[in-house]
Amino acid sequence: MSKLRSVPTLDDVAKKAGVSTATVSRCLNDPKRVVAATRERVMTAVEALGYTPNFAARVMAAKRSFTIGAIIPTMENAIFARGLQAFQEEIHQRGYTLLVSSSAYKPEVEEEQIRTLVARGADGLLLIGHDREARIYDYLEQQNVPAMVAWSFIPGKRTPSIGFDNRQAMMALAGKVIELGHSRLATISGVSQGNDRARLRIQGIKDAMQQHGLSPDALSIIETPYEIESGAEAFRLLMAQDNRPTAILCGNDVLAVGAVRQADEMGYRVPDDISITGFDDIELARIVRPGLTTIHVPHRDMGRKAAAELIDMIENSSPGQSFRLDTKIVMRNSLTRAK
Amino acid sequence: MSKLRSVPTLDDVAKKAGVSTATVSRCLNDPKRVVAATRERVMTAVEALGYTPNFAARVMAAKRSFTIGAIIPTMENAIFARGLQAFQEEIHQRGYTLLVSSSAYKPEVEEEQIRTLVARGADGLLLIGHDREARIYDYLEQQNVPAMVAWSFIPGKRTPSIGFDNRQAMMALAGKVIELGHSRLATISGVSQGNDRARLRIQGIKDAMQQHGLSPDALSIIETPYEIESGAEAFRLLMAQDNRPTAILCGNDVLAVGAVRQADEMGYRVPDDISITGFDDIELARIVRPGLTTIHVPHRDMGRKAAAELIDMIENSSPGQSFRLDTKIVMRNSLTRAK
DNA sequence: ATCGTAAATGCAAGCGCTTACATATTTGCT
DNA sequence: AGCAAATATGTAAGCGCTTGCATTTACGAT
Repeated sequence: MSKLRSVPTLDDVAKKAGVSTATVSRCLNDPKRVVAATRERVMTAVEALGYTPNFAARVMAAKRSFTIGAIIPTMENAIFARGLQAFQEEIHQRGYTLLVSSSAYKPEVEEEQIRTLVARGADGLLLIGHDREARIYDYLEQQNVPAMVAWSFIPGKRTPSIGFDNRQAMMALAGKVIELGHSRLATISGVSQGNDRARLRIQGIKDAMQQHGLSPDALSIIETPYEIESGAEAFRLLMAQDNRPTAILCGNDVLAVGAVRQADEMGYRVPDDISITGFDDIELARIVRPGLTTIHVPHRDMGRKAAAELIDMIENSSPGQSFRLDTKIVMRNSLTRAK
Repeated sequence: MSKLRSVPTLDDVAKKAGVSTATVSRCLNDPKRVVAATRERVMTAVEALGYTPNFAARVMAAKRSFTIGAIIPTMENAIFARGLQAFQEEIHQRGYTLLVSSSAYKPEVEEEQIRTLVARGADGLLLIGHDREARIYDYLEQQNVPAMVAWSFIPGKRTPSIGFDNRQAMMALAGKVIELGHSRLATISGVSQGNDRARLRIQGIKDAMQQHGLSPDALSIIETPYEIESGAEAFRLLMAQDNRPTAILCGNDVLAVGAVRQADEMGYRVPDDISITGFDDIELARIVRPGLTTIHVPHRDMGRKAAAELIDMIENSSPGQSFRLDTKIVMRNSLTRAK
């Protein structure tokens, strides 16, 4: 069986080209260190044998993998897609490869993924949000692999972050909602346990209420997974309450879309009967009718910048720097003045 | 600096526990081969040192990585998300880890990703669709890593596949459209070059036309990337033609949503002025108004089955078996009888 | 007690690559 | 032409782990 023909190794190439393995290795990794004639001979052998370097061996010998890992909470919706895409483009340009896993918003899965990625030799990690066990940061430090947090900006943390101020962004939007005359507010939030972004967004709403003389305690809060269906369900719950809100600020666009759909189904007109807002400004927010008033996040910038900064940490053992990006409110048609 | 404290190795653990590295290794990989007392001692040392095995070393020594790679065309929309999720769940349960990369629908990127994943020691690969250079299949064979194709079902290919019959599914839908009285048909397709699924879907429409006595040549075809914006643009083009279609069959839901949105923008009512259909039945198809008439694909079944079959190939050197899953037309409100 | 067998552990040879360091070859000057 | 310096290549020592085989220990049966 041809199955028995084993995969060619550096040694095979070296023999075939009549040079040492060191030369072949140099040819592959730093071609200019080898004279043209030799190089050509080696490359021909590589071609002929269909040789591909064994990554594990390379990582082990070089203690460098040119791989960056990213653990995102979910791939099921587009929240992280755009930012990750930009991140990937940037690191690819700098010669790195991206490995992605998703944690399904489960801390224990995330931890496992982090360990997996590190064990696989990732040179650095992209993490979403700051909230996780200290143990994990200890581990990362011990293993000496730098990490960068995105989608959140909280300076002074152990790990640098590049993102936006979730609290302030939401506070601005809530402020606008209140200024439009809404006083019975509700929020459909993601699960805030272990999710600083969700928590800060809720806090932002409360702060805005406080600031405008409303009691923060009056805010109706429903926490639920970030899924369209959950958003719909939460909307149903909210409208079954005695004191129905006139505006619902959702923790993200996915939830908001669910709410909008459910409102439609239940015969409420958005925004005339009820205002609904989102967060993130993913494509979905433009597609749904009415278009979602939401908070635009500079996903691509964030991804790109996170990549640049992380690579700096990797290559220069830099401690890494945090950056705060600006968000802005984008008005579409799901929010209007209270009647 | 504590940075200098290097990462603990098997050796460190062995010394600390007063056993040989072999015993530690066995403790970690096959605990029952080691007597309880020893095991405990070893585990304590592992804890104390915060030891984590070095993956590269393990792969190299064991020639097995318990890793499966998947290369999907895009993560930007949900087309592959659900199936991949199911795939991931299944392999995780069987003790494997999933590594995902996306090729952005570019064959050369896909090839690179395949090589990367294989070099990284993937035990098997999940690929989308059959269309790719023979060279790649040669490589996979040479490297002795099994692959499974999903989202397409074409028996008798070099690589087994699990999916649905794209041609037949689209043919059924087109048949239904024609039966509703439409005769001026158009399609907004993905780029068919290097994409068997796209090509077969177009073919399915033509076959249905043929079968119903329409000339297949009369089908207006626009090929464009699978993006909402492209779908919108294609719609614009189609409606600028002399002989406007009364029904547009889109290559997938993303394209269809773009078309629906654009129709709305241009003042066409869907489906009264024009019928539009999708393919895939992703969440978006339910969200958009009017709801998209589309073809439901059993994403989760497909993912799960692909995983099971691929693992069988890996573990039993089985040649792998192909399976054909059924699709079904789901009627929503974007398709109606021609006037 | 003694011996045979089975269970537990240790020894040491790699896995395929990179990279100091040593050696050989070429180049540029005088 | 001759020599030092620069350049090109080779040698070989690991990187951290697994695993076949050898050795030791434990346990019953005689």
